[in-house]
Amino acid sequence: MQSIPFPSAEVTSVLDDLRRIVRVLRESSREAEARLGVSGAQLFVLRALSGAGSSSLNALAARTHTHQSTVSVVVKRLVEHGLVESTVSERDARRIELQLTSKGRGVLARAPRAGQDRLIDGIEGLSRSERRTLASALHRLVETMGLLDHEPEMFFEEAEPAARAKKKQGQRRGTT
Amino acid sequence: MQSIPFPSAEVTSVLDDLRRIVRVLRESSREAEARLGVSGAQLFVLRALSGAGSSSLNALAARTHTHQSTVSVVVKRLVEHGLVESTVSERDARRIELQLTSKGRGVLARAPRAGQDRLIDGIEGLSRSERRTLASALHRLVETMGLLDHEPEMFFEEAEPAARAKKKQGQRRGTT
DNA sequence: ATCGATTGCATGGGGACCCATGCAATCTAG
DNA sequence: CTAGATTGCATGGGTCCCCATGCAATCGAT
Repeated sequence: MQSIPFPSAEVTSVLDDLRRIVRVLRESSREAEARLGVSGAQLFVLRALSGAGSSSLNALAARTHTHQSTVSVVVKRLVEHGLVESTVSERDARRIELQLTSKGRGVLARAPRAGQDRLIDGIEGLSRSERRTLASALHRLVETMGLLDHEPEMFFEEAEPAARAKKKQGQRRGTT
Repeated sequence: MQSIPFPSAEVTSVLDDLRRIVRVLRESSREAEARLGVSGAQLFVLRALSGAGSSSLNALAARTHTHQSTVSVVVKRLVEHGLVESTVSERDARRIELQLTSKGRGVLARAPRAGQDRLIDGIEGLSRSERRTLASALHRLVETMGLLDHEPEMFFEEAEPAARAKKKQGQRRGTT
């Protein structure tokens, strides 16, 4: 009948579920935007920033697992809206130091989690064992897909300039 | 320390893993595009079309779980590239009938699965039990999130015009 | 037959993402 | 000290996705 080697039912199921989830994330992003004036991505960045005192753009990109250029744009908006303050670093003029403004902190407070809300609630709505199962199963998948080398990040607060300059040249992002 | 009610470790883990997966999907989309000239989304639509003889735009949108306007654009590109043929329906002039061209069929054949490749491979790379675990855990999540009412779709081939017009008015997409 | 709903698509607007580049500031050799 | 390699960001280009609209065709009811 169909010319395509059909993936197993589970595969399709997983794919579909992922699709739905992504979709919801998008939806709640809009919702957040309507409610607070900031999109999900912006909130996400804001959040990442809140735990870091001040960080550079690249650091932020790493923490959020998104591309530098993307974060750049998001941050630009946040700055325009006065939620984040960006100052050129003293010790390195090409680097910027990002920091939440009180206004930004306020927004974050008013929207503790917004964005991934439903997802988070959903996850937390599972029984503890289900949750663990999901987490590990998903992680196994990510592992199988070889995505772990993309590192967990968010460990080195990286406050210091270059200094340590660990010259791992394999650090490139795209596999290209 | 942190002003934010921190989600449990598992939650963050799941969120992070999802992020990575989505990212890979995006990546392979680009890859597909570079290799075949068609993006992941386009391939996805092509695929959906391949199992349906011919379908209208809305039907396609439903099958792919994406918005009509999105599909409209994607299809436009496919048509421009000669992979899909669009003809105005005889019985209803505002509806269009989409159909794969032989060229489109060819592309599909040369890229049986491309796009979700890595993800699919990843899922299939899991042991049978792991896979089942993942599928059900994820599904439980989706269920908990109340996303199931968004229906599985892709069951009614819906070849006939309006005719059956099942008037389920709860069918709206956005929750707005 | 006619006027007001309803469809079915197309478009414009906006956000998120990524890649490739451009550019300035730094670092590193010589 | 100076030229070349390397950062750190910003921009432009392109795709995807959604929403709100606009417009034409169809349906419905009077």
